[in-house]
Amino acid sequence: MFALVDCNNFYASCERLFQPQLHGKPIVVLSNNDGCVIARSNEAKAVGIPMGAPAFQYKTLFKEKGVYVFSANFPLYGDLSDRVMKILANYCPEIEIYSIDEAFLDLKSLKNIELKSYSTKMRKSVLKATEIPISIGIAPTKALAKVANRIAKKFPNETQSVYIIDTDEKRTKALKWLKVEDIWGIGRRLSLRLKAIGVNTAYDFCELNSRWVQQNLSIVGYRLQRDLQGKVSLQLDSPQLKKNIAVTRSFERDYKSYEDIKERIVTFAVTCSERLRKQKSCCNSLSVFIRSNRHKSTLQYNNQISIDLPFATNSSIELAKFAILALNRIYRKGYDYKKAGVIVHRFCPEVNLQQKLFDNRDNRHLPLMSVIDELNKHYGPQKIKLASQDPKRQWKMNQLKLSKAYTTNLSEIITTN
DNA sequence: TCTGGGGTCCTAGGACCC
DNA sequence: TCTGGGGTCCTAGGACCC
Repeated sequence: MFALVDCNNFYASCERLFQPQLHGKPIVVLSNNDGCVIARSNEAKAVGIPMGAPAFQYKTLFKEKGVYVFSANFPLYGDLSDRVMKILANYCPEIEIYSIDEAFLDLKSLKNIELKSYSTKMRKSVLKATEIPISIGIAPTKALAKVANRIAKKFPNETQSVYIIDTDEKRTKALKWLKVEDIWGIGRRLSLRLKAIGVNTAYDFCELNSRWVQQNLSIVGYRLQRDLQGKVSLQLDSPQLKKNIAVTRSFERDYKSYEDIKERIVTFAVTCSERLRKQKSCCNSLSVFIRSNRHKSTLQYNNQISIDLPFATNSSIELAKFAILALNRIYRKGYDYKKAGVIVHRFCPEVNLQQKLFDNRDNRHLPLMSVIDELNKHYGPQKIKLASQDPKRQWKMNQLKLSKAYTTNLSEIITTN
């Protein structure tokens, strides 16, 4: 059996943790620059705030309904996620951390346990240690565990937030209940195509001819169908090194000048190289994109360029240099730029880099970079910068409602009187 | 005024090899 | 009239996830 554990309204629950007076109150968490709603408590869902709602359009509703608004505080969420995952791993060592708030457990190594009481115990442990409420779905396959989890979440009173699909009757009932667009792995496009041929529920999807599914939805759809039929086709994934790293941001205002954009691009490239070094990879190519403000009626310009690097590297200095070269080839004067990003691809391990016959610049900065990484780890992110990340230039994300980094910054730790 | 930021996998088709 | 038979690698684009 597999379990899917999912934290309820995770970011909202994290914010509530240090402000217990907000229990039962509507809470929303906003994206970077306080742009859109990216998480809602149940109470916020109930007053009709949709996912992705632009904050400025909902200001009056927030006020009317007494909604508590928070800027995204990712250090806090990341730390609480780690704590939740550690507790889960204590209960079941075979764990796949699927996202910041979800994990699959492969229960096959647990012998002689009663699933319902074991899960309930696990749920109570997490709640006691972190105050994060979780829902647990258990079934013979991953896709069915997803379905079971959805039921646990939808009917917390009837299920006590733990639901197990362990008979064929339960499976059939669940699949007939689940709408096709709510199947894990069936998105907007596919659900439209499926509905057009009369497939409205997960049950209908399972009944489709499997050859048709493979021909039309590829091997991905075929595996999914089998998994939903109760035949294990999706296994627990082990953690892998990243294959791409992207650092992209919307700006807090429109940027016009080349210098401003260049500074941001350099900073994005530096962050990419830090993440590369963290997983001990070098990259062989890099892309840069810039976009004008698509919400304005002004003249639009979007462009992107990929360049191959002459040697694999994870040096901040080299990657910043190449990112600027790439930017220079696509930057055009006269537009209002709103968003940009740097993406690195084609990784290889940091050790045993391919030597070049004539050009031995490969990773000569590595010792320097490890010193910088150490210093930044100790004194705070980006304390040591490149000169091209102009230290006088002050850009700041709009984060008017940021809560404290209660669990990761000693100077922001909670105090009592 | 103000509209997020990351990822993965698969396939078709082109370019190339012997 | 007749025109070989295999392969691999890479990339763009499409689909999905949180």
